[in-house]
Amino acid sequence: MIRRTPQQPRERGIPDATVARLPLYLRALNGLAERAVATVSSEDLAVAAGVNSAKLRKDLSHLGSYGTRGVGYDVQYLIYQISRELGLTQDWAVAIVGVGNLGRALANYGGFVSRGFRVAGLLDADPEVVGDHIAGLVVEHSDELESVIAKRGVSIVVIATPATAAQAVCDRVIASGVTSILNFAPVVLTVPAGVDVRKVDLSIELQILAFHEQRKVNGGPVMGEEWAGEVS
Amino acid sequence: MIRRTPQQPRERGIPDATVARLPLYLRALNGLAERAVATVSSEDLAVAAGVNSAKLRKDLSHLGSYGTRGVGYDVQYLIYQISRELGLTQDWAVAIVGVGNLGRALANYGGFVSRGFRVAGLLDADPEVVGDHIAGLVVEHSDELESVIAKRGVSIVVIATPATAAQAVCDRVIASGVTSILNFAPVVLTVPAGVDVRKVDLSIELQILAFHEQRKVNGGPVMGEEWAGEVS
DNA sequence: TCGACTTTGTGCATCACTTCACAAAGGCAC
DNA sequence: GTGCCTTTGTGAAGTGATGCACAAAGTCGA
Repeated sequence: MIRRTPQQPRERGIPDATVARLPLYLRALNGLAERAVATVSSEDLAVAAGVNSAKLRKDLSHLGSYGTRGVGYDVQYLIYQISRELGLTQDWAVAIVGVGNLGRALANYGGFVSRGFRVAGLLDADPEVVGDHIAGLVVEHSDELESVIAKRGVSIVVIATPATAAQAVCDRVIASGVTSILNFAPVVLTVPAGVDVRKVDLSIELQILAFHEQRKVNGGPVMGEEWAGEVS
Repeated sequence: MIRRTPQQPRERGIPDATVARLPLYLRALNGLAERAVATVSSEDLAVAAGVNSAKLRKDLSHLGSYGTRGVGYDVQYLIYQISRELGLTQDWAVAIVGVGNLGRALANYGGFVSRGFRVAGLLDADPEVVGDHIAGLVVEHSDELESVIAKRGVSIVVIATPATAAQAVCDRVIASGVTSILNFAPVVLTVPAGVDVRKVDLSIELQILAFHEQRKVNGGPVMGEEWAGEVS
């Protein structure tokens, strides 16, 4: 989580909520571009991205005035502008630590390697896995973590290790100067200020779904059951 | 996204933001329980879950008054209450559609099957994959989707298919009565009201990280480059 | 050139969530 | 009991996001 002092109005203020939606717009735009659509209105793009058109216009207005009134947005131009804003016009070297089922899936995930990102290293602590060829790379031993980061200019690390190893890996990559981490391990990582951690947690998503599903089925938590545990 | 009419104050109002954090608290509490901690203060639990203690207290207050002033919260009791609220005291049958790299990873993911969830079906359209044994289940053909959902009481479906197949799968599971979907495919699913879709998108998370990383490296988007594309 | 039409960009009201700060509530020692 | 200490639960203020509604700005046909 990035913390800003509330006084200074953010170096070039794009709200977090907007940033989180830009990739969505970008994907919708790429879909339009594939179908050779030249321009798109905020209304149409909003539908494609699954948001409200007023919100979309406000979001885009944070980047600048890239639309033409009465016409809409030029698809290619907007793709370029959003890509640039998101930093996808440059190449980011990504290392994936933990080559279990999930790590493998990530390494092979097409959209992952798409624009802007390049898997530059796969690391695992298990000697059994080290040496495997996955997605065109050879899995290296976790001991090499620091040197891989340094030598290949890795700036984003994906942690796909078991929960128990995650914090240690996290500490090491931060010590190596990495400040952007995507964490798949089900733990809350402790990091110094200035380091960005984003978390993807499959079981949390399922639990949120279960909550809503329960509401739909019987209007709320199961009642009538009494607490059977001991209370100190 | 669940929509409520703003008039009625929500059947039993727990804010979405709170629901999204309950699984986090639950995990932190389970960690404490493993270490045989009997009671915990909001401050300590907040640190373990990585949130502000005032927020944690307000979140928990939405469930009821389960704390004891001057003491804190009974760990076991709170685990029970949160589990019940999230609907984890009952068993949810989950089907995973799409058994590629990601689907396999999900099927094997331990925390996935943990409390409350049971993988009751694995389906894929590829005859090459059908019949494979994964995580103790046999992969079935997608044609069986409706019958698997009906026969095994599946109430939550995980879509891990390619983007192109996702909407069709989505339509079919909804037609079968499923109203909770966890979508890993990089598309915006169109669903009727009353259906809950949660989305996990790996490339979006990476793009958000890239945005912040770019800010850190050079204080903003790359400047000086001029737009080289044609503008209609 | 003009007028009708379309669509953007944004001021403003509203809503939701967060955080502060403190009174109320309970435990515990004596 | 009584009084002190700790910690909860919550009113109230603050912050940020959302969505409406419309003026401004542009296109296009005649």
